[in-house]
Amino acid sequence: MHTIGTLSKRTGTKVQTIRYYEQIGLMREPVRSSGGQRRYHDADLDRLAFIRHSRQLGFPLDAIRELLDLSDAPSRPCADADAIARRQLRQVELRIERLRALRKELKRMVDDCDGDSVAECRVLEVLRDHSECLTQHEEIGA
Amino acid sequence: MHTIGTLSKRTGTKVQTIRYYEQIGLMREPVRSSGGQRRYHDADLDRLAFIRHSRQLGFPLDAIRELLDLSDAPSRPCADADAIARRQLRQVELRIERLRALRKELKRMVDDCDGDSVAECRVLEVLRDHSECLTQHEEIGA
DNA sequence: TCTTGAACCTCTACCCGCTGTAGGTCCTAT
DNA sequence: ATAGGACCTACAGCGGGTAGAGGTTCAAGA
Repeated sequence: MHTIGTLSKRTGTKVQTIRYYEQIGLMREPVRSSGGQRRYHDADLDRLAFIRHSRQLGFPLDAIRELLDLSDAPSRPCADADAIARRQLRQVELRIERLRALRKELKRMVDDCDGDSVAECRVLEVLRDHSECLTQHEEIGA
Repeated sequence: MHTIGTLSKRTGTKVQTIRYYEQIGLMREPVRSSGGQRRYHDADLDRLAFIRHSRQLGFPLDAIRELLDLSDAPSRPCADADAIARRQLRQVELRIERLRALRKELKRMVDDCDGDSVAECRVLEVLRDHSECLTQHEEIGA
């Protein structure tokens, strides 16, 4: 049996976050000590590790919930889990593309501004006038 | 004089968002019609366009506030604005790097899972066991 | 056995950057 | 005069937590 602090240390998750996961039903309610403190099984530790690792890979909590369900009921999980992972991969690729366009724009802005012309700031100019941009960055970055 | 709806259409910003910007002090309080509706000058339109464009480039609102201040008082803005833009560029580059590591991990996971072994799902396995990862992705993605 | 003090508890509010809803008012074209 | 779209305020909620107040429990040392 582990305390919440042990889970926290072992998975690098803040104590509040673990309680938050319980609150939103991602972690099961653990048994309690006579004094009302949470006591966890090894299985809970594993579950939390799974959650944290998935978060580190950028999965949203909803997707993690699905993955956990699949993991719990291993009737036919592979195809479904695979689909979730592929979806996540597409998301990540999309974000990379968007960020690359942003980087290009920012780089151009900063590079152009390199001179010591104080009166006319290229950075502010570009921000003021969208038409100076190469790309159409319709969707907000990230 | 423009209505809030005009600003909304012209800058692609939702009406509520414009009011929100006013609330947090990013947009100035406009004059009102006799019936209490907001009426904007061209300068406000420009300011909003500046804000939106900066957001599209991923600047957080705090940074935009600074940029607007610099833009308003053009005594010595260039170096400061440049610094803000460079900071943003670094942030974007950092995020790209992190996402690339994520992508690699996800790709490996998904590719490995390609077989039709239903019982043993590679995706779930990797999520369960962090030690199967190549990289240490300490900080949460995005 | 008692005492400390670290770790635990609940509850509430806050972060960013909006978005949505409810319930009401204004403005303008017909 | 009226219809109905655009506007108003106020508040709640999203994701994914984080911080703090104010109180209790637990375990190790004296």
